[in-house]
Amino acid sequence: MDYSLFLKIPVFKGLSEDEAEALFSSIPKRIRKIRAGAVIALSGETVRSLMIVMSGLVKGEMVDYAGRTIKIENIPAPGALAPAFIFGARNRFPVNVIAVTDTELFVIDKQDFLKLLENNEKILVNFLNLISNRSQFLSEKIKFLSFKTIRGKLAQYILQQAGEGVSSVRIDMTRNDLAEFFGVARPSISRVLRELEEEDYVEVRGKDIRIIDRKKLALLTMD
Amino acid sequence: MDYSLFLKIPVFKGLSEDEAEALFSSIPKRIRKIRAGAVIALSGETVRSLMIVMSGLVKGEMVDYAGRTIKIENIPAPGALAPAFIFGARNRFPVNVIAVTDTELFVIDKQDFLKLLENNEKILVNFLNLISNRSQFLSEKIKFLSFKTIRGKLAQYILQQAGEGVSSVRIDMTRNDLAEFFGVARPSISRVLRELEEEDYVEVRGKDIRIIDRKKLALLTMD
DNA sequence: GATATTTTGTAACATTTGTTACAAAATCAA
DNA sequence: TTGATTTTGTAACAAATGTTACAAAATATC
Repeated sequence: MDYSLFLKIPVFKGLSEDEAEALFSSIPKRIRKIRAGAVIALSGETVRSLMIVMSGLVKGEMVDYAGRTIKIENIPAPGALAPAFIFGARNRFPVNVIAVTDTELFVIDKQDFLKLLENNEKILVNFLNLISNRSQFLSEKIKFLSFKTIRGKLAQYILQQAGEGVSSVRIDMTRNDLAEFFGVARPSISRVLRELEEEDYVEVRGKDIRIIDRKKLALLTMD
Repeated sequence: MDYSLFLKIPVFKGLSEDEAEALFSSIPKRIRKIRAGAVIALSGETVRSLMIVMSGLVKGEMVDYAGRTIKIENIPAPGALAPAFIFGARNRFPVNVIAVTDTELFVIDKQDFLKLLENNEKILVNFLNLISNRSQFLSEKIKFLSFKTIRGKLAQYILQQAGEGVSSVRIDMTRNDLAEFFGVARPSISRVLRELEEEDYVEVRGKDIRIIDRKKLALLTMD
């Protein structure tokens, strides 16, 4: 078997071919091939294995009580599916997982994966990093969602996109995408952006936003 | 040394005294005693060790641009400090950590702790569960923050707490806690709960909420 | 370039939520 | 119990955001 592809996967990064050979040969694992559009896992289903997208694209989406779906996130190759839900008390898929394109999944059952973690420090550290990064990302996102006003969200978003010394940002999303990302109505984004411009926080030129008064803008993130 | 206290700590739960003795004797560790009010770690500081509150109470708080502090969470004994920030790419304290009361911290450096994880499956699984639970909690929180209306959040929360066949829920939080959890104002919670009662979704008796019309309530989570 | 499609801005109005303040109720402590 | 403290409900009002509808602008398609 050719392990070169596995070594590109974040969890197995840094392993030598020989190490991989030695480790994997004794561990049950399999490849699942999924057709575009097919359901990989349903929300609420227990997570019993580590699943990694080897090729293709997968999306997670929530379904509300009315049957409407809300896209939550995309997982392109080579990414792990819900790694933070393999362990823990409520280890169930938080969303429906669906293949967007034809997809190959690499699957190791939880117990077998645990063996890998115990037998190889690199894999252990990789995995700890992976799920820790996830936590850190979620913490960040919560910080973002916690801003109560649209001004606050926009200010935070613009400042974050711009970084330290940069005074101009290009927003690649449409206003509608931005509105969805913030969970607000589209006209509200337009209105608040106009207000921010009228009050000399920024200059808005379509998708380009130039920061006029950085300190003033930063004050908005206090709300 | 007496290890009985350690065995109460979530990360070390399930170990026998003998195991603990054998494991810990070879691993550098220390106890830090902190006075009430003293700073344990500053936001942005790199997390270099696993720290566990053995006794006392610790709080995390954010400081905004105006210098105002916002309490984020309390960590009573026996709890770990920012376990999800030991590993990962941005392994820095997300908040200031301050001792509320006189506190004893049990400290193991990251590298030494890694050794423990490798040498003992129970500790490994405990830790994986710990940080996975953290992720799961955050995911849950994000789900709530994503509901736009307070009605939606409350409906989701009540239905979730109740589970399948249960029609009555006891909310152990105060209204204020609930409001903070949802990121809304406290009187708004009261108002919306009253409206839900007036419109015969639920019956509210202080901290007890009885679901009157489950289907109707579920429809609210669609907003 | 002409035409269709998508994106965007905007206004008027409705709705939701926040803010502030205060009193009643519940809980806690002595 | 009694008094202090915390929690809760509520009202009046302010502020923010959503909704709807429509036209202008930008972009894509042919």
